[in-house]
Parts: sequence; C-alpha cells; structure tokens
Amino acid sequence: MPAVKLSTRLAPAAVQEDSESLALLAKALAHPARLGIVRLLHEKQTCIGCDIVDQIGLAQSTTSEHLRILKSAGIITGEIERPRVCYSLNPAALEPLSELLQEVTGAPRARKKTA
Amino acid sequence: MPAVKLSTRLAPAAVQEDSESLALLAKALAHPARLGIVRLLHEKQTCIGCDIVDQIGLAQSTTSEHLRILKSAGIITGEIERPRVCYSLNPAALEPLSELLQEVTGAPRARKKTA
DNA sequence: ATCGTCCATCGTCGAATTGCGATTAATTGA
DNA sequence: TCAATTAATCGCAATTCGACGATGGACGAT
Repeated sequence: MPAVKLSTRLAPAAVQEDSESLALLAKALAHPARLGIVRLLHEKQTCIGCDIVDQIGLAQSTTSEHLRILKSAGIITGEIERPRVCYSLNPAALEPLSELLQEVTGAPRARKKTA
Repeated sequence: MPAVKLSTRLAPAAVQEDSESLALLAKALAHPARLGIVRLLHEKQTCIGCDIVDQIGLAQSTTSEHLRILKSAGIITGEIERPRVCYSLNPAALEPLSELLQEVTGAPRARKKTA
C-alpha cells in the first residue's frame, strides 16, 4: 500500500514519522543561501555549474556545503559533466512540504471528507 | 510600490531579503515537534492549552520553547486566558513560503503571468 | 608534464539549537 | 491562606550549524 495518506486523519505514529521527514525538508530550506540556490535553479531551469558560487556570494567551500545539504535532502541533483557539475532542481522532493502548507494555508478548516 | 512581487523576476536585492525572511519561516518549521504543533493546531482549530505538551511528548519547558519559536515567527498566536494560554494557527504567515513551494513544484517553468 | 579550473572534503572556530530540570509567576480552588 | 495548575524563564549540557581557508582530486589546455 502507498504507505502514507497525506492530508486527512493520519494515525499518530504516521504523523510523527511524517513530521520528521518534513522537518528534514524544511531544515534543508531553512537558510537564505539554500533558498537562493533553489530559486536560482528554478529560474534558470538549465543546470548551472560554478556560477552558483558567484550568485550566492559565499566562499566556494561554503556554497559546496549548501549544495551538499540540498542534494542530500533530494531537493537538487548534481550531474557530473567533467570539469564541472550541473545542478538541477528536483521539484518532486518538495511536494510533501508544499502540500502540507497548501492544506494549512488553503483550508481554514480541514474537512473530514472520508471519516 | 507593493514591496515584493513574488514569483517572477525580482531584483537581486529583493530576492536576497525575501530569501532571508522565507528562511526564517522554514527554520521555524524545521523541527518535528514544531511541525507537530502546527498540524495539531490545524486539526483542532480551536485553540489548545497545555494539551500540546501531552501530544508532543517533550518536557513542558521544551515545548514552551518550541511554541515561543513558532510565535516569534508569526506562525501561531497565543492568547492568554489565565491559568492557561490558547494557541491558534495563523495560516497567513505561512503563505509566502507556501507560494514559493507551489511555484517551484507546480510549474516546471515560471510563466510570467502578470509581468 | 605542468598549469589552471572546478569541485568536494577536512579541520576549525564561534554561534545557535535542542533538551532538560528547577525556579518563578499568575490564578483557581479548597 | 495554602496547595495545585499552567506557562514562561533561567541556567546548563550536548549537539549541530555556518563559515572559512587549505588541501586534494579530476580533468582540459598548453
């Protein structure tokens, strides 16, 4: 079965697990530089190499670390293209968090549709 | 002018400012306990008092700290109702982040709708 | 072969987070 | 008045984060 059934009436254990993974997602976004990277990749859909370092304005090593964090959260992917690396956004990874926020901001009251 | 015009083609300075405030929002959500609180308040729209401590399963002082963080991010509000405090969600605060995520997850390429 | 470019990783530092128990404050109830 | 309830706050550890420079590895070009 599809494991989790977001949005309405989850078992408490599932909620907790889910909160954990969503928190990891949120944490990966919880830094201006990383949000900047996400936006950059969203604009220039085409993957970018080291230009990110320029755009972000932090040291190369620092930027690389932020990229690593985003990558390990699944939010971006890095394709090696030998001297450089092409990063692109993986929007699907952000969907669970996006859905939660939509539900919270969108519906003033959660409709118990099935239960 | 209306300050920020989310979604398409922001001036670099505005982007940076915006990323900063969005990062604060994401950071406030970047913890399982805090996400749990948000969900709890979303379900039981009616404000809750100390029951949050029970639900979250952390010490009272710890939970209080998480509530403080959410409050200072504007995500929840606490109305004193003397011996206890009634917390409620403030969905509007989450909208900017929700919008960004919708744009990123929803559209493979940002359509310049207004501009 | 040597240089330059691009990127990841390491070590380090200070700062921030997370968690807890203990304490304090404000009220309600006995 | 005295105890119980509810929250916030104060230390205090342990851990994690953020940033940087330095280093090293993998090419491409000269």
